[in-house]
Amino acid sequence: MRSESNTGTTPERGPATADILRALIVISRRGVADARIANLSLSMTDQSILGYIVDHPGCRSTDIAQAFRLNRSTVSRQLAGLMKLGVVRETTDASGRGRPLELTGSGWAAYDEAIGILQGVVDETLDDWTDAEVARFAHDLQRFNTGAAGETRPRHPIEAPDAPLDKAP
Amino acid sequence: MRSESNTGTTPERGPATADILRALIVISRRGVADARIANLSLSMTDQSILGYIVDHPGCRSTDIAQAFRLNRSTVSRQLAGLMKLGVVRETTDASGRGRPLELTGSGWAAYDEAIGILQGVVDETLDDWTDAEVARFAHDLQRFNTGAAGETRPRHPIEAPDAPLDKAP
DNA sequence: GTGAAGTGTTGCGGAATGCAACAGACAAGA
DNA sequence: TCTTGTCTGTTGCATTCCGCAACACTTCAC
Repeated sequence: MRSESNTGTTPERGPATADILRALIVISRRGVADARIANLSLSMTDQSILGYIVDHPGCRSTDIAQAFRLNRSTVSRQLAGLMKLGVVRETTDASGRGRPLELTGSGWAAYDEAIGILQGVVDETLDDWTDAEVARFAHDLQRFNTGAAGETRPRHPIEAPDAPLDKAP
Repeated sequence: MRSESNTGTTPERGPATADILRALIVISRRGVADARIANLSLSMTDQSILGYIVDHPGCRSTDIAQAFRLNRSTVSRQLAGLMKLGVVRETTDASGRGRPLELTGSGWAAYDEAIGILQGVVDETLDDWTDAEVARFAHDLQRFNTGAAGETRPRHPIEAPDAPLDKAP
C-alpha cells in the first residue's frame, strides 16, 4: 500500500521511485554495517570526509558539512581527530575565508587501503555483471548523486569538477 | 568466492567499480542525513526495520539483525521502542523459536507516511530522467542489493521471497 | 576603524551501536 | 520424562556520531 504521492510525474514513476528509495535505504544501512565490520583503521564517517577532500582539494570544513548535511560542529570534531591521526592537514595558503584542507601522505595511504577493501566487496557483488552493465550502473549512480547535490554548490573555482562521469549511457 | 563468470575483471572494471563504491558512499552519507533532516516521526533505523518487516512478514528479531549486520541487542532495543510506540507487535502464533513480528495499523500509516516524504526527495532528484531510465536504475539497484545479500540466508520458509523484483530488464 | 557576516571550536545531551553476561524457550537425546 | 545444548531476546556499560547553542576568531564591506 504505497501512498502514490507523486509530484507530477507519470503514473509509472511512483512504483519505480519507491523501489529506488527502498533499495537505497537497504544499501545505506547495509553499507555502513559492512564498513563497520570490516575493521578499517578509519570509520565510515572519516572515510567519507577523506573522500570529499580527495574530490575537492582545498575544501574547507564548512564545505564538507554542507555536502553531507552535517552540523559544523560534527565535522569540526571529526577533522580534529583526523588531523590528530595525521591523515589530514590544513594547507599553508590561507587566502580568503576558512582553512583549506588536504590529505597527508599517510592520509592517502589510509584512504587507498580502505577503498581497496570496500571495493573488494563491491567487485564481488558485481561479479556476474557485464562490463557494460557495470559502466552503465556507475554512470547512473553518478548522475543521481550530482542531481541530488541540489543547490548546495557555492564552491571554489579551484576544485575539481564534481564528477568525472562519461562512459557509455 | 564466486562463480568464475567474470572474475578476471577486465581492466575496465577497476575504475568503474571504484566509481560505484564512491557513489554509494556519498549516497549513504547523504541519505541518512536527508532522513535525519526531514523531521519524520521515525528515525532512519526504525524506518529500515519497518521496511524489513514489511518485506518479510513474520520475521523475528534475529532475522533483522542478520539482514542489516546489526547486533541483536541493537535490534532488541529498537524494537522495544517501536512496540512501545505501537507500530510493531508480536504475532500470536509463536510456533517454533523466537517471536514473529508484524506491523500494526498505525505502523503501516507511519511507514507509508515516511516513505512518501522520502520518495518526494527521490522523485525530485529523478525529475529530468525518462521513465525508462528510472525503471532501469531501479532494476539495477535491486539486482545489486539481492546480489549483496550474500550468504546470510538461513531463513524461515514462511517469509516472503527476498525481493519482488522483476519489471523491465 | 567599526560593524556584519562567515568559520571553526567547545560544552552538553541524545541516539545508535557493540560486547558481554544473563535469562527464558525450544529441541534432541538418554 | 528429564537433561543438556542451542537459539533467542534482554540489560548494563562504554563508545561513536550527531545537533544545538554559545563562544572566539577571522575576514569582508563600509
